Amino acid sequence: MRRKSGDKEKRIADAAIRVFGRDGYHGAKITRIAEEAGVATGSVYLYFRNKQSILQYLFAKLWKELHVGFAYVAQQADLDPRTKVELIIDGILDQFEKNPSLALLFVNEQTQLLRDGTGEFMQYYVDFLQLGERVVRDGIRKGVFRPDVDPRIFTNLVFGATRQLLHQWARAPRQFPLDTVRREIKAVFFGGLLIPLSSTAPRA
Amino acid sequence: MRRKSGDKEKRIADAAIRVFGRDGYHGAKITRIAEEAGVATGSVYLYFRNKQSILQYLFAKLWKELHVGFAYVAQQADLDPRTKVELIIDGILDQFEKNPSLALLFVNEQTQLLRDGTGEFMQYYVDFLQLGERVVRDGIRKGVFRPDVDPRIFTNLVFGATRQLLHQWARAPRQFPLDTVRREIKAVFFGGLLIPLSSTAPRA
DNA sequence: GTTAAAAATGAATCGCGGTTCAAATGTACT
DNA sequence: AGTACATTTGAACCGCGATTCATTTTTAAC
Repeated sequence: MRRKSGDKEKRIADAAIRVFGRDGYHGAKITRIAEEAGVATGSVYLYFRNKQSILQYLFAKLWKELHVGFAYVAQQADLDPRTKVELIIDGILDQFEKNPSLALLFVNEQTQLLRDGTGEFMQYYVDFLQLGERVVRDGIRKGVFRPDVDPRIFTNLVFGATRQLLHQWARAPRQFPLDTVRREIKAVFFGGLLIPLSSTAPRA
Repeated sequence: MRRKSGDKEKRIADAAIRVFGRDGYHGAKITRIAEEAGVATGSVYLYFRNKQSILQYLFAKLWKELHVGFAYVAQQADLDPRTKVELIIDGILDQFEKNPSLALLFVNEQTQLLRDGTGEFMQYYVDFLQLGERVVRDGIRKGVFRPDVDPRIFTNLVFGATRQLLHQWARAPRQFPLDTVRREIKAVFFGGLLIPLSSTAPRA
């Protein structure tokens, strides 16, 4: 007999992140992924059913990790809503901080999977959005957030804004330091753009 | 001799918007576009060099129109910065209000063109972002906007958030009425999520 | 009514790349 | 030091769909 070398699956997955991220799902060639993984073309099919399933696997893994973090934050009863929102934003950014390719994949190829609405990751994705809604709704109930904000729309606003900046950052990390991005997202979403009319200056 | 029937180019372009929007750039088949345009397959190539150039044409047209509106708004000396930002947001939403397919195209396939960084639309795109920055910077100088907001990041935040909601709206117009979206975007970006600590309740 | 040239057609072509599979290779056990 | 069987290989296969082009249709000029 003979045992699978063990790290091949991971090597293929990592290479796929880079190639999908660089060339896009359709531009990515299986042969290239195999090459970057240091593996024969056919070997890819020992670990994944087909091209599509590689992408599905990567997204399922990614969203599962994000989801775990969110669920943990959301259920903490002693955290105030504002901190929860901050931690969720941090959670997303932390996930990509060390891996620009993953960020590009995340931002660019999600539609690829969203289109047919299938796949394991879908469940985590909708769950995440609902979780965000609940946190906002909770904040409103506790009188910390504005009552005229629509929780579902707000969640999408934050998510969309974060995606866009993640994209810019991944394309040119120098021009968009993640720490600045992090700070600005929070500042804007919490405090808004306008200087309040009648109050002492609030902090960012 | 014989003259081109004249409306074929437009019929093809319109069909392309629908098919690209529905099936995505790579899922879209030329034969299908021709069919929906009521034209033979080969005719598509009388009006466009190839598939890619159809997408380029559509984006160039779209961004040109957006850009014209923005440039007009931005140069108005008598408008206050806040109104300018509002008008820019309105400009984007107006463009898609009557055409969900165009919105899907806009949101999903931009990366397709961004990837090789070429194409006529690129020029209008970067110009638009710079224009947004200038408006924000102007607002800060006039003391209307918070000075600690980074204009470039803010522009991307608004743009990303708008894209995401446009996407949700186009997928399910019922669940996300554009008027609500419009109002919420402005409310959040101007006023933020938090209830100000020491002030009379500000308006949305 | 005839002609000439452009416009339109759509079946055939052709290359690309995802997928397969017969052959080669490595490993454990005897 | 050989056998059995799982893993690995990569060249060949095959379908799909963008693009082409020989043929047909339309129109304008005479």
